[in-house]
Amino acid sequence: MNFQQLRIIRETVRQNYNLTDASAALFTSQSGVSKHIKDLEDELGVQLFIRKGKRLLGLTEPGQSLLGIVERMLVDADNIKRLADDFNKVDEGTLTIATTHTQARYVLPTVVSAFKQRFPKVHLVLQQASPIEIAEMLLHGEADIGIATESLASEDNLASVPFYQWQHSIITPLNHPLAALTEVTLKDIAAYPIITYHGGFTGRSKIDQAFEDAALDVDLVMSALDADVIKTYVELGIGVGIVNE
DNA sequence: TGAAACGATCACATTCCTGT
DNA sequence: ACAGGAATGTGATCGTTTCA
Repeated sequence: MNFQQLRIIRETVRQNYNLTDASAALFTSQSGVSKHIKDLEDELGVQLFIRKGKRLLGLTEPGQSLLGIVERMLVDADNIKRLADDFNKVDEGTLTIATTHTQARYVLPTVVSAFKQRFPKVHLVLQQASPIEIAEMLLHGEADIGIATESLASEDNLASVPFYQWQHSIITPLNHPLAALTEVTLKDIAAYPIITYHGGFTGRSKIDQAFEDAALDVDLVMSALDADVIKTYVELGIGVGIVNE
């Protein structure tokens, strides 16, 4: 068993079980890829791939179990390389942060600015993605840090720490009936069409949960990724906006 | 049904490691 | 430094599958 075999297993799955594509992605030959898979299967004594004739259709049960371990081993191998780099070049290198549009636009600018002042030689890469994609990028070692409001904490193979908390606010035109109230309840809000974030983004699940807990049906007329976009449509009178402060 | 795509296998070449 | 062997990779080719 060697790392090349493990890389081939991972790449074959990523390339939808096409060995030709997997070999191209790894800059090696199709015959070599085929041989490595067979060698590993022979060594382990189990079939890792479901075959129909000469086609690979998917992973067998042991193959699926193995894939999780392979992913972790390859990420750890990359981490070992980075660890060495970190010690060799304390304040150099690249830091890749996977984050959502909202975090990148409203939260990270001050953090990034402070970071660049402290570590001017570090090249920062901001990768915008959905929370689910961020989790995938972290698991595949494509990002060093992920920042998002959803999904990450529920992923078993990722360690998450609270960064900050924010509150949800409603936004309405000045002449809207809700604007005249001194206290606004969920029931008051649910009486109007709602505009808020896309599912899976920016605390949307918390918003849904709050209305669900209150047994209130919501007329969600629009969703968007960006608070500015939500504000624009609130100004047009499309609905009441729920955004982060 | 035939062409194209694909995986498996074989023979051979190259690289690397080990013992002398 | 050198020889021998193991490991690894490649190209050619064949058989199978897919699809128009």
